[in-house]
Amino acid sequence: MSFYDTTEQTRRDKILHAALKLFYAKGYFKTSVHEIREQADVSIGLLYRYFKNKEELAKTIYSDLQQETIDTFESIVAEHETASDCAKAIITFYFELAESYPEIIDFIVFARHKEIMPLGEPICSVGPPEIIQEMLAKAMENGEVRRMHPAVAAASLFGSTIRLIQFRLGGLLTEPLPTFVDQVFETAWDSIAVKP
Amino acid sequence: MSFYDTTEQTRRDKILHAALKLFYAKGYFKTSVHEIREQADVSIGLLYRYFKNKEELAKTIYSDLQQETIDTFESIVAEHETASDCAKAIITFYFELAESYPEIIDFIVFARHKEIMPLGEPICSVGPPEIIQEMLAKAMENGEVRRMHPAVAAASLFGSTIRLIQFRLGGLLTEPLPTFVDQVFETAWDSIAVKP
DNA sequence: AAAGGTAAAGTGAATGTTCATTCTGCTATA
DNA sequence: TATAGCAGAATGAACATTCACTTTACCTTT
Repeated sequence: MSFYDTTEQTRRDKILHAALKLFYAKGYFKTSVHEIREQADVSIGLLYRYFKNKEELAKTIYSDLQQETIDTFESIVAEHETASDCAKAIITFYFELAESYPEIIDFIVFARHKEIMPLGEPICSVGPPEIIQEMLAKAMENGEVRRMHPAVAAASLFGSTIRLIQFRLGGLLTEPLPTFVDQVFETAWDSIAVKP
Repeated sequence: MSFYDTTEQTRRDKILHAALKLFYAKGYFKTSVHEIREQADVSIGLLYRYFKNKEELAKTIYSDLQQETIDTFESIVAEHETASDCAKAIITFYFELAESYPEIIDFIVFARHKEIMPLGEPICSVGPPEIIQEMLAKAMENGEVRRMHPAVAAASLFGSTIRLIQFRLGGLLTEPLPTFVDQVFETAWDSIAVKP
């Protein structure tokens, strides 16, 4: 199943989509399992057949989304020669996703996972930030990016993107995000690129 | 009362400090009023004399912190001539606060206020982001900063700072933040400054 | 300065509600 | 008619909140 695609197939998928929507609208803790049940048009019994409990439902959403994001990033990295092309593709991806599926971005980037899944062994040890930092480390090797702490480079390159999404989701920005792709990209890239 | 100062005076302050600590450690929803009561060494009855309910307790913390942040920003803006000086002072302030009082930064910047206080008329209509955007708009007028959407400028200038704090609080960065003040400032400032 | 009075500060057992979760039994299909 | 899949009333634990009561602090009067 893919979260980027709302054509629901199985009842299990319906539950996952309904849960994610409600988590976005009201927050994980304010969403009751019965609301999820209702929105997914499914009985509680069935819901509990598919998912051990509410937390496992959230975990499933999280790990599915995490995996989809990792796949996306990896294919972006694979399909672009330069770090600068990667960066632009990632910003574009983020902005488009934020407009089409704010609930996904919100859950991946802004949700408080440790609060929701307290005993969580990290579902997957290498997350999107690590992929990005690795890509940037390579770009430093080959002289495309200035040498600096990889975390600082990652924050400089995508911090503004993420902050702008936060503004947008919070209603502090009314224009659609894709309007700003070029501007944000150039500004951010400039800040870490090796000067000519 | 000031949150930047832990010498607790009144019992009311003790409650607020205890609550903020617990909210940071476990999250708002996972913190029970009885835990706050215990940590503050106060009876439940007294807690409910001071605060109508758990939500109002959170609201009080939020608006107090919001006000302290606004005051800080306004005095920074007042005390510095150029936008660049302001920016550096704000980054320094953020980084130092994040090291000394992570719970404060976390609650101001990363907490999901709408989840916690759903029916919230905005406690105060002009928040820190607006102050920053206003400062940047002026800096665009006088030619210190390139002309662009104020939200984009704000995101470009402080997005990396905030993202780096997020890394640090999340354990993805082990070095203390103040180490990076200069580097982050120069990188961020460069990205929005008018080129010479 | 002692007694009396009263408002504020404080207590914690008891209450009631909200939910996650369970589990018995129903229904449709083979 | 057997059984896998499903429904939803019932359960019970966790928790926020209340309330009837006690103690303290501080006046006021004699």
